[in-house]
Amino acid sequence: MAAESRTTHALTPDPLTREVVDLFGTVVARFHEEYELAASEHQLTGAQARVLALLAREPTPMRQVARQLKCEPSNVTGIVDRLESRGLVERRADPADRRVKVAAATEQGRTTAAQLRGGLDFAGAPLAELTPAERTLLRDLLRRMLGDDAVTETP
Amino acid sequence: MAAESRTTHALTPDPLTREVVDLFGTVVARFHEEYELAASEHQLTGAQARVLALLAREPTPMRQVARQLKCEPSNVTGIVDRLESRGLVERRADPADRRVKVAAATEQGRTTAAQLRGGLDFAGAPLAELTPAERTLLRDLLRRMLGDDAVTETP
DNA sequence: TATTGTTATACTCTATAACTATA
DNA sequence: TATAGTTATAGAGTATAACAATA
Repeated sequence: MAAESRTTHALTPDPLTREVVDLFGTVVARFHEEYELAASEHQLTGAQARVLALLAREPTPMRQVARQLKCEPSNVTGIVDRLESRGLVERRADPADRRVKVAAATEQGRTTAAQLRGGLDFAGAPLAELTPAERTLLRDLLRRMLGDDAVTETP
Repeated sequence: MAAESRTTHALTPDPLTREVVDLFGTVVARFHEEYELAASEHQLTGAQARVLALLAREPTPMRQVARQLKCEPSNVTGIVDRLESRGLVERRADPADRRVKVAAATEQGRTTAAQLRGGLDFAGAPLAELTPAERTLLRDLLRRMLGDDAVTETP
């Protein structure tokens, strides 16, 4: 590692690093576009789709939803309200702690979540450009880049 | 409805593709976190930071800003209003067409944009895990994945 | 006393539609 | 007529602070 790394690399990254960051910026932009589009096809906002996807995997207390969304708990109330009013999600009591409300996807909610995931064309379009060998390479690079927690995050 | 139809790859992508998509999902989440954090350190919202970064590169008519942000032109009015009220951006007349207003970063705006970019630690942290050779590999894979327009988009 | 979820409030972003001033 | 930018409006996400119920 270079002696001046920590403070310097951010202000004057080498051209290669900078290009990779820019490419990731493009990936991020496209991913978001696709996600919002897929969500809107189900009359959902991006935030609603994210919460629904999360709850379709596993019923989760409100507070924990907020933590996973990295937002304030008060926001989750409204998002779950809207999902609940459409029958996609329900609030359940937690027998162990009566303060807790566990948000859970309904049957209809799980169906919608599955369709939403299927509608994400991101998997098909850009990755189709790569051969399986290249995809494996890409996967390994991303894994190393993100560290072990990235693998664990996979639903 | 029993979902047995395999008309699209999207419903049952192979595990490799699915994992890569999930990894990109993690990249997207991290990128966004970092971006919002860097923006908030300058008392900017994400949208304001994006517009400022855009205008720091090149003065741009309002309508074109909207196109690049992929949002309605009416939204840009408010975002530029807020940036302008803080002296980071200014509106200029276009001599060629008096309907057009060209938004441009001020000197202070360009400074802030540069700091903002420098504050994006995304370049440093995850990519530091990779060797230069691996970064080159990653760059080439991303380029192929995104197509030629991704290269052109690079500022 | 501390924690969970909610409410109340204020701000920003967003799309839609109507308006103005130019072209 | 068509276009660029704005205004007006309404809905959604967001953080902050204060609150009730429960621990």
